[in-house]
Amino acid sequence: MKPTIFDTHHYNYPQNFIEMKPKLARLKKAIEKLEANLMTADTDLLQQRLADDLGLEIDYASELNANQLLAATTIEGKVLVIAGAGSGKTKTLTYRTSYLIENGVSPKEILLLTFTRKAANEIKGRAKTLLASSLTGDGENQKDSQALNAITSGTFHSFCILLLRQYSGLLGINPRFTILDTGDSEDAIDLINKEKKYATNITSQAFPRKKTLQKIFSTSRNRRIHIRELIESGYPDIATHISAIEQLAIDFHEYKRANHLYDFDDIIGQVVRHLKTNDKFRQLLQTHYRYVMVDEYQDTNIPQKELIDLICTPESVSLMVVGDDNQSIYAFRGANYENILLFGETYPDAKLIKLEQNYRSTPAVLNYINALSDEITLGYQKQLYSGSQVEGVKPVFCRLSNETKEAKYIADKIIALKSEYDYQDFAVLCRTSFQSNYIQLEFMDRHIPFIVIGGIKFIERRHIKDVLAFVKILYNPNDTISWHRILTLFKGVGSVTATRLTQAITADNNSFEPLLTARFAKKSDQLMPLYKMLSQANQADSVEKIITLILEFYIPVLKINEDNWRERSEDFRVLTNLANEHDSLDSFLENLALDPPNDSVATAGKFEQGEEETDKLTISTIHSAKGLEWPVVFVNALVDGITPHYRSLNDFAELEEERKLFYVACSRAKHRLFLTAPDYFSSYSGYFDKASRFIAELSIDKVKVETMKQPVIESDEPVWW
DNA sequence: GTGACATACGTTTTT
DNA sequence: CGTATGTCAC
Repeated sequence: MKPTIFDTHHYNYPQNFIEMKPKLARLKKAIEKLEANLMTADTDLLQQRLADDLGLEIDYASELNANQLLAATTIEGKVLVIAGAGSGKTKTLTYRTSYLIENGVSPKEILLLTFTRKAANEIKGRAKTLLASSLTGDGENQKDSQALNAITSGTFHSFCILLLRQYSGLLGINPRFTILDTGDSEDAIDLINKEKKYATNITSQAFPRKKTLQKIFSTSRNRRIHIRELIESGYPDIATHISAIEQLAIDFHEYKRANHLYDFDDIIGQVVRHLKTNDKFRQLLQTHYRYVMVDEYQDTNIPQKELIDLICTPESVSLMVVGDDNQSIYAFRGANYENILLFGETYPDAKLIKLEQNYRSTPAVLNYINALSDEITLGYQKQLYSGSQVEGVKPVFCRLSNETKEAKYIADKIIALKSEYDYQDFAVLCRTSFQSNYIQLEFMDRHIPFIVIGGIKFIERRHIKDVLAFVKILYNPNDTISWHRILTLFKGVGSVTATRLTQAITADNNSFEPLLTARFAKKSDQLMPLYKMLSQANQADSVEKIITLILEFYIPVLKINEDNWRERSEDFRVLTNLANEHDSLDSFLENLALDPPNDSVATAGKFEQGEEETDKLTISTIHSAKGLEWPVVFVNALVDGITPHYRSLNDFAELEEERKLFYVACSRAKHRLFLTAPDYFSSYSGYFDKASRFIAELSIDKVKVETMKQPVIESDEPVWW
């Protein structure tokens, strides 16, 4: 073993791995069990398999490598595919989909679950093109290509919404429900809390904020931990409020049920509940969906795994889950990385297939990310390899005296490499979004055009939420959260009046008449116009018309409440455009909740008057960069305390996730990988001045260390310092 | 219902 | 340390 780049003994590693030993042992056992069922690409068997299939028009054997082919053509049983970074995962799922169709599987029997709509559409779209282009003489595949529209593909959430609407009769629920996003849930919690006044009796400890409460409720459900336990272990300073919080959770749940409101957790949670309790429903789905595929399995949470298991239990259902245990980076959102590791325990007969050939990175980069992979404590064995003979350039690490210097260094490298690459070939990946502040400043100075991914979401802006609240009550007049939001916009109406008025509306069978009664109308002269607008909108025949009516009413209100109303109004264009694309309120609302426009992009690059720059560099958080790739990647802020984040330093599992996060960042690079760290980072959270342990841990030959004294990329000898 | 004051919370975010 | 949000007095 060669020496590491820096001493590692001054890093404190979390001690709690000792408590985790039994758990780790169980996971290890499950992994080993499944490893024993590893399928290897026995060429004869594959040839046989392809020869047996009659009338295949796509030449699978020449389009896919041996293991991809194995995965695409293994269509029965339960299979886990470990797909390393850049190993052609999407391609494999695409070919498998068309292979199923070509083998006579009815598209209706296929269920494809992903985490983003983009991924679902990509796989389905590519499979369609594939089938259409393989058309030979008889036109058989043209038909298949069209038939692909009948496969059920989408995100877990969109699939569950579909089920809740489609089977509302069987399940005894109202199909006209609205979806609460995280902010809406917080508002609902707040409203209930104020109404019921749980907090009044104890004053020694402050009652938690709505944001914290929402987080606790969501985590409790996704991780299946009781609220009491969760608070005792993670939120000790609100312990005196445990019973009040438990009651609040119950009331919140009841409130949603009574008003046909579903938050993101309910959407999946309710389907799981129905699957468990309603035999007919479960059997219906089990016979309907015979071929199930799940993408990004490492990111599933407990309810999502249950959903899959409830549908896939019988022998007759084929299940293929695809993922990479090295890339599970969403545990903070409830993802359970154990799901992928325990697959062999859940399905004792499961088979394992590994995709390890990498089509993205040069051998030099692969060598580095394989070394990172080896540092990950637990997981399936894997070693990525490249088909390329060209070694490429070793990743470079450079430490700069401060964050400004770090930004300058990155800008210098970009300018130096600009002759070989376009701006769009570069990405700067950051652990947290504000780690890009200095970078952005520097790029603006140097006139480097860039686009920032992440930040405040379009959908979360106050004025957008306001307008959507109008739409929501038109669709679901029971949406008391939206009523409350709208009514409190007006001067003279506070939460008390809003609550009473909302109650009056509900009591009056959701008619708008109470707005006109003297009792409320005297509070604000806006209520009458509101009544008129809503009545008109109820008659409107298009989503676009409804939005127009709402805006005519709302913009004057916005003028009163906000100084920058003109600026904010710009955002409404996005909303009207979107309205154009939908012919019903529910598809409009559902789309906004599940696939919000990603318009939060702060851009710089309009240096030429009037002309929009199209060649832009990307600045992104590492999380948002997952699944993407660039020829040249910079990962900055590699200081212990930022990457890994200081809040993860004391917990084994969290630190492992940070490690995987760094792995995700580095594995985005195709040709060049630059790793940078300032000498120190200081904020309210602390003072950090050690290089990231993820850099330090590796043996010295893995990375080229550059110093400002020897800023030559070409030097072969690593520099000690 | 509103405003002034006090203090909890702060990464990452496919839905 | 800054700021969003909870609390309490008018």
